[in-house]
Amino acid sequence: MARVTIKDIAQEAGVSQTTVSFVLNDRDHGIPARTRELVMAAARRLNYVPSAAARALRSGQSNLVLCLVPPLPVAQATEEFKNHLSGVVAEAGFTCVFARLPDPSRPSSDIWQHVQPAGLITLARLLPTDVAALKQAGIPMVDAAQDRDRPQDGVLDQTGIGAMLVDHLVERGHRRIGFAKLSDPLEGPFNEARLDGVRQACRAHGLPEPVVAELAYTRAAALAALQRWTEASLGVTAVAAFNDMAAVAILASCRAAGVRVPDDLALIGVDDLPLSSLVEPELSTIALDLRESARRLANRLLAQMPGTRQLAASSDVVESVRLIHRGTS
Amino acid sequence: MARVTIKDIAQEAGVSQTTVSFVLNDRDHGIPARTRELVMAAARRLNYVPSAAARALRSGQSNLVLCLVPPLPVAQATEEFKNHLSGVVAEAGFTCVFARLPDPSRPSSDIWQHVQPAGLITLARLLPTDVAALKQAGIPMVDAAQDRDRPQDGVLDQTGIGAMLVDHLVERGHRRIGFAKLSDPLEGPFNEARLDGVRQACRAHGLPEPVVAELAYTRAAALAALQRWTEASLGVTAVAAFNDMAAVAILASCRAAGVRVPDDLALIGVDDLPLSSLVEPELSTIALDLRESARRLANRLLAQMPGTRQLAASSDVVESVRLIHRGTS
DNA sequence: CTGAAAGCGCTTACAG
DNA sequence: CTGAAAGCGCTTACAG
Repeated sequence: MARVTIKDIAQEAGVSQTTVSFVLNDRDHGIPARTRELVMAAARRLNYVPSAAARALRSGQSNLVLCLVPPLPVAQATEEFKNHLSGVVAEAGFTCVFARLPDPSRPSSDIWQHVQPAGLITLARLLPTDVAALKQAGIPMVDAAQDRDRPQDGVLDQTGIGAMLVDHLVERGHRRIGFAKLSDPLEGPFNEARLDGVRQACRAHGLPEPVVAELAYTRAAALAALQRWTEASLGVTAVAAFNDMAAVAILASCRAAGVRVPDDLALIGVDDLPLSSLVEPELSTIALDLRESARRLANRLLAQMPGTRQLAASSDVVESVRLIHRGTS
Repeated sequence: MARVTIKDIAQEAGVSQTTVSFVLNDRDHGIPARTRELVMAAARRLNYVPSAAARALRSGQSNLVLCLVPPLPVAQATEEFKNHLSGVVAEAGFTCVFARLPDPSRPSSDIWQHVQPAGLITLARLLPTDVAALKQAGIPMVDAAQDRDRPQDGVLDQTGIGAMLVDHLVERGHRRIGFAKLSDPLEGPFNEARLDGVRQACRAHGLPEPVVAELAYTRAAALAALQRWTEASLGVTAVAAFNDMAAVAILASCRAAGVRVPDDLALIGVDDLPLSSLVEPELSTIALDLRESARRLANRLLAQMPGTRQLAASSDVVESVRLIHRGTS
């Protein structure tokens, strides 16, 4: 079962390959409607599937945008971001594919060499050698993990999220803030960025340094963190958690330790997981809308790709970061 | 900055293209070490990046395995499965890339035509036209969503999971079982398969039909479901939940309604989320290990791809489905 | 308006 | 052991 090529279509339709190519690619070289239809019909009849490889080889560019994904903890926000990314990339006329990076400390060149994308989006910081190789290969790249350094360009202003948590708690009357940082090294960059924001906001409000405790999603870890915050000498009355899951872990340990929420300790997370309105009391949190972030990131990539144009912002402008005040604060 | 090709390397190393190709592909061992080194050195010096497009065009097959992902709810299990899949596909010498299917009711041909993979794994059922087109294009495919019909081949025996939930509850002395089904249509196939298993097990144990209630991850939905089970006339004493999140929602509504767990109502979920040991009481659940499932699925694909060999089972054989008895049952 | 032909970068049967 | 050459399927400048 040999492959159907434009040659076959040309024969079937009684025209030249050139004409077939023009028709299939909608290149209007003044081809009469009759010929067009002939060609289209033949292509359909033969079940023609174009060869992406041949097209890529000839034209020097593929239709693919590759997104490199490091082994991040599973999170709603990440998945939604990837969905949005997929959508905006498609809007720009490309096909978005994702590849897992099993180990960010090892070269990723194997992957993108096999994919040969027209552009690359990475959610993990790449090795300098990879960045150089990418440049050499002429593949434009944007790094979504860079937002700590360049919050304005980044996917999301993580620092701003940290500050927003503190602003809310201060507004609720708290003056001594704790921060629940995840010990999972995978969360590394986001952790630090949000903590930075927390620190900055504390300073801006004239509060003492936040009391940072490390957390894992286990009872013991949550209890240890709670003990640190509730040491009388520190006087922490409110905790900003890295995310909702961390906040839920703390909430559970509060129940176990007889600490009342929000009276003894206020609590706020980030993500607005479905879970957050299931717990008792319902969790205050920050909801993230990553559609615009995805668009911004895609636009940064498109800007480096010749022959493409920027994506317009969506008409329904949504706040990408929204505070949701519920029962724990 | 023109692309570096094997021609350049040939020139640089003072040999022919043929020799360069042989060396780079580790073909033909007749080439003396000295020549090999010369070529390798030249390739490195020039920063050679092979053209996947050219290679694919010439050899007629790419190095890519494409995995099509429908818009499933975000779940730990799915993500882990994808990680494992990526790993086993790499083991087989291919690069695994994922693409999101925004809408499973629309053709997916655009995507795989652009990627032109050597094989395709789909987590969503494809349209018949797509299946036909794939066949026509000679791209082997396996459908991970088929496991309801062919549990033995599938990713995971979902029916078996349902039965396992009931077996456990019966062992704990329960005779009237409820099932919490997710209303999210995206969970559709899994829901039904697990429910089938629950039904079969109830029958096998000589119990009445399970009392099925639909659930969303909201308070109201969980409460409504709970009310259904606790109607005195039904006498449900234990609920098997589709997954841990559903179980947590029910647990929360039990607390709100003053229903004691496990005394008034026993509860078990599926997934072993980190969350499951944070709630009070800790959730009984079923932990899934999808490594073997991923391997089996990959092997099904490899079996259809000429020139590949099957992946050996990992040495450390793990139970892929493991019951974890904790506080709620 | 349409076609013959070159060439993208690679692999490989064939010849030397 | 090594090289010249054909050809994978497509696009596109060029000629008619």
